[in-house]
Amino acid sequence: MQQVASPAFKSCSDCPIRHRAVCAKCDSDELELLEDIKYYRSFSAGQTVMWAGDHMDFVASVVSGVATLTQTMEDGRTQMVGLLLPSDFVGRPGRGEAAYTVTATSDLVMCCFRRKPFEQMIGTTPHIAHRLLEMTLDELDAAREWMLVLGRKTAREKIASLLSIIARRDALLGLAPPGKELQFELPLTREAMADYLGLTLETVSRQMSALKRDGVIILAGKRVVTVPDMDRLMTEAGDDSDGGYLV
Amino acid sequence: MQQVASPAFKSCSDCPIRHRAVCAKCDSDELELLEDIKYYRSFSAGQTVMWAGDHMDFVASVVSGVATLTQTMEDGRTQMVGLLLPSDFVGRPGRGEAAYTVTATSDLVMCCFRRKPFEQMIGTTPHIAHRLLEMTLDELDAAREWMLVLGRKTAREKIASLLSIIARRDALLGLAPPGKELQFELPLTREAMADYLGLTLETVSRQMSALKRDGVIILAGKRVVTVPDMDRLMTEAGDDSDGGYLV
DNA sequence: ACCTTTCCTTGACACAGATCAAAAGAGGAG
DNA sequence: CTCCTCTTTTGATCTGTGTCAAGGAAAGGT
Repeated sequence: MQQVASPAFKSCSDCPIRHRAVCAKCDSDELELLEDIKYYRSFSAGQTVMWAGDHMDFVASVVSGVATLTQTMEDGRTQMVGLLLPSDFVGRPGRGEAAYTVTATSDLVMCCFRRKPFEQMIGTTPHIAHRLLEMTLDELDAAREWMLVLGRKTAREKIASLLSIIARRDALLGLAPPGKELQFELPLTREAMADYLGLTLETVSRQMSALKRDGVIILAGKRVVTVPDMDRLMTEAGDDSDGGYLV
Repeated sequence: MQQVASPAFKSCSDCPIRHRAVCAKCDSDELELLEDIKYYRSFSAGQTVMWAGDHMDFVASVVSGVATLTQTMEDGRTQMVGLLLPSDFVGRPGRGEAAYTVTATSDLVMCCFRRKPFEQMIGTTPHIAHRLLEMTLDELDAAREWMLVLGRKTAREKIASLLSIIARRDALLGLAPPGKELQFELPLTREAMADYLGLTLETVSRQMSALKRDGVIILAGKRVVTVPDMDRLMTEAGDDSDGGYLV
């Protein structure tokens, strides 16, 4: 559990156990070990990184860009089950087959680690296993929070929930804004938002318009969102507390 | 990763890293270590084990009975986010506060481990961390599978999905039945089913009746379900493959 | 046996969100 | 600039599930 004085963001961004923007647990020995087994892959917006069921001989970490994890039924109904933002981890040690389809929704860079040696490292480097456990537990919490959204919230609340998640996540990654006002770019199309929320894209569009009309958000173009009052947005989302950072 | 020749079910049922009925990884040394920090608690059906936000100084494993993990909004809307069957694990190392409300839906016995010493054990006993990681990843998969159910399936498909999960889980824990016919007792009230499925209890009741009328299931009383044809049930659930064991 | 409580079923009706349809913007390629 | 495509918005209508309401069935206490 040793802590590096001031971990350089650059090196930390390569580390598979990095999470939530800054990892305080990297040390150079591990980074060297990882050096041997890692490589980068780039994808352009819209490209599919892998299909559910594909053979997968690596695990990876998002360096930049946004990707989605989706599940699809035979008849085409699609549900997004995870949103991968920079620092998020994909893949499961011990599993050689992708369980979900991974798609880049913006230009994407991933840092990949060959699976077998990575699995060995987990065995030999206890705190990597520990860190992975922590990350997985966070994702589990996020998934469960999302179950409440999917199962019990109205369309308007769903949209507000998604916006507040992205806003908070962006605020964490970038700099916290000076006032209460927050601005960010939506990394998702209306269709992708619908797939995340269990809605149709028409309903997403209507509710976005409604939130805009009611002054909860301000739209510049279709993708740039300004939130004048974060508390208001969270109220719209039906969130009581400020708990539950997400995905 | 040493393997005990033939682990006795009795001792294994006390092990926190037991999962899916049989854990092949226990060895007696660890069980002795655990001996010091464990104790049992019993709850009767309907009792609340802990409320979201409660202080929690233990983690635990379900020995017998069924419990649910639920999240509630201020206005009372409730969503179940996890179903705890025997061998499932509750609690998160490193977190002193319960994130969800845990309720016993049948008489319940839990094997509890004091949190602090348990956390130390994770640090000193690598394969417990590894086992916990595996279990957490399984739960994450289950949660994501459930997101598809909540977000995209119809009421009828939701009911069929829940029934097939319970049926499969029961078949794994008990003996696999000789033929294709499967029988089990529903461990949930209609209301609990509704909370799991993001429906109302009336809709659950109507769809149960519809499935019964259509011969997909046979009801003996209100809680005992017989599935004459498991494949048929899975088709009703909209599941293509037989993949995705659950919760 | 009777009462009370809890759980479940069924019906009538309302409404949120889906579906179908059309058109307006916003880039890119030539 | 113009055409083409992709994304988004908006409108009209339909439908699955929620809501409200009443009654039945099973279990437990006295």
